[in-house]
Amino acid sequence: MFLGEYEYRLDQKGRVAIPPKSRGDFQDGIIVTRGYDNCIVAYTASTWDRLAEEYASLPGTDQGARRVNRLVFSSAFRLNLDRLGRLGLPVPLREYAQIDEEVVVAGVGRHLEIWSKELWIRERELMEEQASEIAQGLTSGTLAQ
Amino acid sequence: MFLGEYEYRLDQKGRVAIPPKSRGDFQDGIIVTRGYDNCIVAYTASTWDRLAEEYASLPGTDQGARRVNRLVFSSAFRLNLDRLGRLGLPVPLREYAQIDEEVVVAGVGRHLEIWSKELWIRERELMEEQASEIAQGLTSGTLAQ
DNA sequence: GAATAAGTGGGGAATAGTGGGTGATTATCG
DNA sequence: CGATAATCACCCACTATTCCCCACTTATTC
Repeated sequence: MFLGEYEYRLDQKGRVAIPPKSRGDFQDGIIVTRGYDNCIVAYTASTWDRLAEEYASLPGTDQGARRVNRLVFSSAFRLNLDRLGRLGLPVPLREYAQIDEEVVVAGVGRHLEIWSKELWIRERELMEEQASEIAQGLTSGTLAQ
Repeated sequence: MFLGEYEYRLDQKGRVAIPPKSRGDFQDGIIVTRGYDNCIVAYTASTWDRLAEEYASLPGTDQGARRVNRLVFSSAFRLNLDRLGRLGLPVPLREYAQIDEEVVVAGVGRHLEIWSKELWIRERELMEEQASEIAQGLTSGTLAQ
């Protein structure tokens, strides 16, 4: 389970560190792709394999499904961390996420998200604004403390 | 069941003591995250696992649910107490809770709450002011949380 | 008043963050 | 087709931070 929020800098070679606690999960590779809301999503190999299977099983006749397939697979890169736990961000993803130097890596349960710090701060404001209303809308009684 | 109210000081390294009676509950780890009203909430490992499961089951397609997941998981840190029962507070949480030096740790049933003393005093005043009216508004016998 | 437990402070070793160098492979261009 | 440029992967080095362990002091209890 990925948790927490960590700040890093992108170095001149476009590399970003992955939080030490999570590095072991990516020993078999790390798959980065476009996420929602202009962030980069990183999956472990096993999680990605499950996802890929689900996407691949979508009906090929459906145009929406075809488009999702194209987006998901063509945006994805299978990479490895270097010996120091860093990840070279592919340029297309870096541009999509508007990342220049300051980066936030956030754990979101099954996956990691990589944000430009600027967009992350904006997103967090939105999260906080919406959190209480959203929480109230959730049905399960144990969620609201 | 966590009860009581304890005052501690944050030391120069950002560590805060956990009440001795509660330390045993966190042997498998302690999960600290953002709570409502600018406090930090601490769960035991087993309580957190139950909560996380509920959150993770929210639909990933819904933007609101995505934001809730992001907020919940990225705000949470899984840590361990040191041999003396202390907890190093992650910087993002310390900033959120506006904690500088004086800290109050309060037992709130299933979880602990960590407050800056200043905010805690203000919050307690509000609690006392509102206690009677709130109590009158509660209908069922489930007053105790 | 002594002994035990708990709060606070600090030191040292290990880890993590950041920067850079070199060689190999690929792409580009003459 | 060859040569040059660019990118990438792997290596290492330095510095800052964190974590773990220990010591001391204060409070409490018997």
